[in-house]
Amino acid sequence: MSTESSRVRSMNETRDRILDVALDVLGENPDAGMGEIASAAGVVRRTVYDHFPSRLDLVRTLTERAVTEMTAVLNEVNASGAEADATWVEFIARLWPVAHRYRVLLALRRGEYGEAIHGLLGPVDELLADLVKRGQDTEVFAQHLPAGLLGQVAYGVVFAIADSDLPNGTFGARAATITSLLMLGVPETRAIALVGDQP
Amino acid sequence: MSTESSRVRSMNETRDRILDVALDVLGENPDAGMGEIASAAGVVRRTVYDHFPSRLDLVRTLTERAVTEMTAVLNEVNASGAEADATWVEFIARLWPVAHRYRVLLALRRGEYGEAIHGLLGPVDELLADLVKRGQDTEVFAQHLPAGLLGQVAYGVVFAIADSDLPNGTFGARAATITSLLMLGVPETRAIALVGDQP
DNA sequence: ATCTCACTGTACACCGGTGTGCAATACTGG
DNA sequence: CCAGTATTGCACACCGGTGTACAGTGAGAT
Repeated sequence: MSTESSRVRSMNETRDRILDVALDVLGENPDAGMGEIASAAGVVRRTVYDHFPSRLDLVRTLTERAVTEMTAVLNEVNASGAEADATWVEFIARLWPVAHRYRVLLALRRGEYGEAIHGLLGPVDELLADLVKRGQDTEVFAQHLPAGLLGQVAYGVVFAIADSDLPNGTFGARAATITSLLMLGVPETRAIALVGDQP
Repeated sequence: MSTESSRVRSMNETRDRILDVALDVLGENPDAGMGEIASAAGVVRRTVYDHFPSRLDLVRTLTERAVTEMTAVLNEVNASGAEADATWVEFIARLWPVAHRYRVLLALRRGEYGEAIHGLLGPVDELLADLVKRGQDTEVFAQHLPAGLLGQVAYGVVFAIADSDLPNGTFGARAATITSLLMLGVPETRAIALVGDQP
């Protein structure tokens, strides 16, 4: 199956490079134009349009990537059968690099492509709500908010912290994990114990 | 000093109406243009420019309004001398309507006017950080994050919940208060007790 | 050696929003 | 009634970003 001629390979390489670079550039400035993305990818603007007929196609592809990676993580951690709070910790730990890479989606969710992105993010929201629901049913998560909204806000916070440029390293991940646990209703001692295990 | 002729009064009225309407329209769609704002205010686009020479002026004025109202609230609740967590509850209760009105600033903070808004919001951030710091020093708030960042994230959550259109009524305010208390490290029982007093 | 095709370079049309100019109009105070 | 002025209803220029057209170039495929 690996019968890819060097031509199509290099074509896929530029395509991937454009995607990667687009994530960086848009991460810096969500309003960056196709021109900026193109030059950052070492390519001319016209070429970007050869791979992605419209700006929306680019964003959509990026979002699909994110959804794929996130659902993968969510499914894996959900399969472990651990308690909901421990699962959450594992989830954030593994989600963190992804969330940081795709932090731009948080900003892009508003305005223009918001609807498209929101639609694609549906599956993630569902899996997330399921996890929170499970936590609420087993009394490890608070019930002051409906599961769906609580999940949204909690991982919204994770993204927000991933976005806010604080002294990075594992610090941000730790902060995001503890904060989200707290707002999920996990007692502080328990939260610290949970993240203490795997810093 | 109340020597304002009916002419300048009606002029101020349109000016204020434009501001009020702009808050609504931008609240619905942060990318709304001057045209939309104008027609929503029952006025022609050109007139808006007579009152606000540029779009930035409009946004700036809006932000200044918000800052004024917010610092007023913050100063008042801070003067009560109550515990930091009780103060926070009072703060959110009184901030809630304001936060909901000015929710658009959350979105506007990114992109284009972000810098200007951020600058104007400085005083609010300081007062907020002071309050959180006080809570941390008196051991009622958690210390897993520096006061400044913790305050940002906490009231970011309040704005986020104010933004998310959930079955409104006092429900949203209650949810926002409890959630922010939780993430500030206040135990769930205490949090519920605090908001139980003044629902 | 020639062909193919990804990529280049430059030009263009289009769009929506911003901000300005100016004559015409309506409304208010003297 | 007249003067002043807030508002109107166009006009326009400008800008930046999007998406397209098309001829040209260079490197890998045959």
